Amino acid sequence: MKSGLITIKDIARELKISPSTVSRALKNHPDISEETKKAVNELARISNYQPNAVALSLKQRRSNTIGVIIPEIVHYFFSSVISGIEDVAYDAGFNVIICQSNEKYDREVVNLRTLLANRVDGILVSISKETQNFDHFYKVRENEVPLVFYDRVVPGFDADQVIVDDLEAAYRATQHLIEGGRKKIAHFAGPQNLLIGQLRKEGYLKAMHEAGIEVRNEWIVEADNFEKARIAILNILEEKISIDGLFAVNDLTAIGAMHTFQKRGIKIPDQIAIVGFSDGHLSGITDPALTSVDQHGYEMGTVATELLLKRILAGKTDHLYEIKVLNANLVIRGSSVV
Amino acid sequence: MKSGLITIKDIARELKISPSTVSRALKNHPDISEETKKAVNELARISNYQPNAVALSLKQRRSNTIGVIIPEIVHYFFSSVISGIEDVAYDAGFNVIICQSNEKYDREVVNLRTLLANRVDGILVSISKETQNFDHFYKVRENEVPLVFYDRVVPGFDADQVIVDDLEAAYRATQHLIEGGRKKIAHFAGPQNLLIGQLRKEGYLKAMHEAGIEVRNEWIVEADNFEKARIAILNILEEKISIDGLFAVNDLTAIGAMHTFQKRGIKIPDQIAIVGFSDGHLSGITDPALTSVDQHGYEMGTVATELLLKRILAGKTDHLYEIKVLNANLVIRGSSVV
DNA sequence: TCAAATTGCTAAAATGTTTAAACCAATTAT
DNA sequence: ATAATTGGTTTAAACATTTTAGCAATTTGA
Repeated sequence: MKSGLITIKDIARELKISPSTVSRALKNHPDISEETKKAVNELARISNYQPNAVALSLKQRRSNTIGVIIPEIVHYFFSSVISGIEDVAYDAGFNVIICQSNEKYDREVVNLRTLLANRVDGILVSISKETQNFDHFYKVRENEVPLVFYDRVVPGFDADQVIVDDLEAAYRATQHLIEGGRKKIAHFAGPQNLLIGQLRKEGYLKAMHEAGIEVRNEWIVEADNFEKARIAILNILEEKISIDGLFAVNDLTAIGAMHTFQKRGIKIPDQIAIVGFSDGHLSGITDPALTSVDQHGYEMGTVATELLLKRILAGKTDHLYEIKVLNANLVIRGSSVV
Repeated sequence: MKSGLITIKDIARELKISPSTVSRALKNHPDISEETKKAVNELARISNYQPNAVALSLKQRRSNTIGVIIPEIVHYFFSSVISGIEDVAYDAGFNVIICQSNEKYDREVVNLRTLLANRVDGILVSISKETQNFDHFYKVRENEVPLVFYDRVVPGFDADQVIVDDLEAAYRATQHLIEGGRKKIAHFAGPQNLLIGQLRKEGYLKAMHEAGIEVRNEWIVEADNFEKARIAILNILEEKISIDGLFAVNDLTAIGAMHTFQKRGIKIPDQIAIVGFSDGHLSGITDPALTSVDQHGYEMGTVATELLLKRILAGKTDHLYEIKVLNANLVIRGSSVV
């Protein structure tokens, strides 16, 4: 910023008029003569004038910037959320400042402080895996800065939220396996301290109960990545636990399972039908292609941002918060239907 | 920003002293009495004072913010670059504004304008696939805003750059295929207006020439995604073009080719050996696992940011630009060795 | 004892921009 | 003739902060 970028003052000096005249001329204010306007616009154009957004922010007490706190960018789901946020914010003339919490509570607190210091007009947050204390979010609310949670929300915190109906999606995924004639369906579950881990398991259980299938303990394993899935499957084969279907908490886990089965000569989907829960576009590149739940990350980003912008532009915050539930739809591919 | 965040003035009014005294007290300036300092710090603490970064930016003519233009966040490689950028910037007390060009020239131009308007202290850019005209970058230089290119650079533009040694990596990848006894090696190339597209092709050609293999025109196809690879392979099979190896410009392309071959009953790597160029961790989940070049995205982000920060903190820009070349190493997996 | 130095603060200017208000001719209305 | 209007500008204040200069009042030095 020590840079040579031209200012209104420079133009004023050059044209020997006052800065305010320049400002009005650029804004096409009716008080300014056509002649002056022409001269100002001409000079602004050739000298490549860019209004100083920083000064504007200060003046207007409005930065036209929204802050985003994201656990980890390097996940297809989160980066597609960012894409959605970016697109909507951009169209509305807003900038986006992105901060990664890296799943750390401390970093989340610092991120939030930074965003407040930069006087962002609103904040989008998905909380870190570590976060158990929510005082920092209450502080944001005290300062009346609009706040919208997406995907991972603070339970019981009054604020706008955009979430995926994990329970329903898991329910439908399991139901799909049952409808395909599968009865001995395993579930590879996520960590049970995260709401999504709980809900997906709950959806699985609900579908099984409704179908009158008794769920055996050994069908439920806590495994949420490629390697854990491999080990879990080896164990299942070793122990001769009989299953004909698998619903995994995410795609990578499902793919790990699929590979291990295939290595042992077990046919997918003939012998075992598999459904994942989408991390992104991995599902298209396996063979057979993986049936999975599409979480609509991009849409989550757009919806959350629209909600936030509505809040920002409405000015004062009332206390009627909206909770938007996106329904995550099952995309049926080769891994679950013969 | 219409928000109730407290300012220095508020504290001054409360304590019936002047704003400048508050400023000095907070900065622990020796002119201020211990008593006053204590009172100010106490009030600042309990009322949760956050210095207004916007006002600071204006005053200091320095925003402590760097701008990043990235083609598409939803790629493992680019999102890991961002992670690297974020971490280094964050440790140095800098904010990061991220803009996606979405591979569009127009958007890139607007992004750059936005960053300049926001008076970022420096800019990191990887150019879009579409970009052929570079005037917007020259404008940045005219304004003396530090600029560092990463991964996709503007050929012949004097600026700091961080790149992978694409030529060398492509050369080694091809060499690896040749060492495996392959002779009829195809190359699925990226767009030739991008330097990386050119260099990867050049590396391929170099290895082939060195091995004394005459490259046939039909072996080189411009295909850089899953779908294009599928079509290209179908065409190769249709035309009965005989190949026993393939070096693809990126992983998704390699995977598209692999699938199409496998669908036709062609064995990988027995009949055709395949090597990709890493987009990330896709390579582990195919069957067989894909041999690929690891591009070290995170490291590229950190190195580029360090370069930029050095430039920013050094103040005036000299014209000795640095080019950092990261060596990308080949990770050999099942798709290329029997 | 009187000048010089020190202490602890405040006023004012500056960063780039917007905007309400003021200003000053010249003209028109009453 | 006086008042009001109009056109085209400028002044000044404001946004939050830092910083230079300065100002009393007190203390020190010779």
